Amino acid sequence: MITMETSFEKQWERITRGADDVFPEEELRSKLKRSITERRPLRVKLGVDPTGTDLHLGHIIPVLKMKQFQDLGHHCILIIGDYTAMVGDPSGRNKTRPQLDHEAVMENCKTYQEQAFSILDQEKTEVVYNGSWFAPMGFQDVMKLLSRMTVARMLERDDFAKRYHSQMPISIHELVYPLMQGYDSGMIRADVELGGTDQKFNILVGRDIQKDMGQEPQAGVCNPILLGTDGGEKMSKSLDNYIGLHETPENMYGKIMSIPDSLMRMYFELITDVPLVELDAMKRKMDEGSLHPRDAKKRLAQLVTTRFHGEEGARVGEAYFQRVFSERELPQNMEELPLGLEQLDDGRIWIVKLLREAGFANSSGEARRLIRQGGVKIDGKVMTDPDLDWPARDGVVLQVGKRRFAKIRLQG
RNA sequence: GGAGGGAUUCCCGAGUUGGCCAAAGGGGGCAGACUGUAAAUCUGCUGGCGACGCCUUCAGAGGUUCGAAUCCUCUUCCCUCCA
Repeated sequence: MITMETSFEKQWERITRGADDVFPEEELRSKLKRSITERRPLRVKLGVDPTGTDLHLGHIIPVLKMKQFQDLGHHCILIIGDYTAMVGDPSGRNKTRPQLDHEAVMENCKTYQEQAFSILDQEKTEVVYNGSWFAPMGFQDVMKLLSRMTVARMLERDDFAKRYHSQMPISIHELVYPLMQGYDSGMIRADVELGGTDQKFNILVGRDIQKDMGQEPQAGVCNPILLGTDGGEKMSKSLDNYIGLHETPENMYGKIMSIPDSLMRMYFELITDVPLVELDAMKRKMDEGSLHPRDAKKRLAQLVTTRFHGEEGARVGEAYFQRVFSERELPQNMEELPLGLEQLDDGRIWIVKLLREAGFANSSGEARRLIRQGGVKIDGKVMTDPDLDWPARDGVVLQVGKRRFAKIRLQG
């Protein structure tokens, strides 16, 4: 039983919220109007390539957009790109993606679906693997697909153009990717495809292919690429500027508090449901000084953490933040560092070794540096001697920098 | 297939009359000060090692030399122009 929101304006507002690019806008408008009058849900496509297991906020943005469509009563089709993942999407890449074998890809699928269905309503979502049409294709079929695209057009793409001019390699197989993604659209007769702005080219290729297949071409709704905690680069694991979906509430809340102010608006728009008028009001208040940006960010952290960890998680995250960073006190719970007798020498342990055991330094040089610069505290006291053999005591707290803690636990 | 250019420490990028090079400078990162775990700014550090010394790095393999990122040979990869 599908109930549909029947007001065009309301739907349009929801659909375009946070979107950077809606194209062709007129086509989407008329598709939507027709869908309302004919009471026929739009077929909304989102393709995900299961290339890894560590999903972060950036991965989930288009899924949130899909959820909005779903709530409005449209038909959502999640394409698991088990075949496209093997090729590797070159979008926005400055180097070739590693090619994965099918087995590895299938492993990752589980995680993706799990995460996607923490947002989407599983009952109302159609899941398709694109291997179901790519696997049986023969060489002739592949060639026919390839003949739809020209090299010149592919090289117009920004990311390829950049690579081409900066002497970076482009493999032929990467040129095939957009065609595969476009073919997916044809196979499921998509009305709308979702994705980040880096997907625009691929989505446009999908339109061409659909036309070739005698279909009405899809429209695209692109969200901006979520920037990472450094505020400059897109969120990604390799840049270590990401907020993972599996992170503890404390980390998630804290990491959001650490994003630059300039990113708040983007996060609010893309991840929360706070109405745009309210966001504008917040902006005004911050400009005139009646709202501290920190408090606005707290609200953001609270909302995002709630979305992934529930209200209890948000409370835990906030309490931790308050205690550790606002009041500069030790956290109530922290990692424990067990020390066995074999690690001690006459009850003592070299402080450099201690830091490495705790995972706070990757080399003894790094450990020495931390000590020399006053970044290491034991039991609240700054340690300055890198040659210290510390007489180990149970229950004492080792702290590095402002946010890394471990409680010493003597074994035996 | 022909001609030429290139590969340097996490990244970009100096360094090619051989020693003074663990390798300039910038970025990033980390730590300290300031603060709102924001931004901006200032300071220091940033190959490994129980460490004023030793060890392994400058695409890979050999060679010349007292000594090579720097010279020679071969290999791999990338780029440009020509076909």
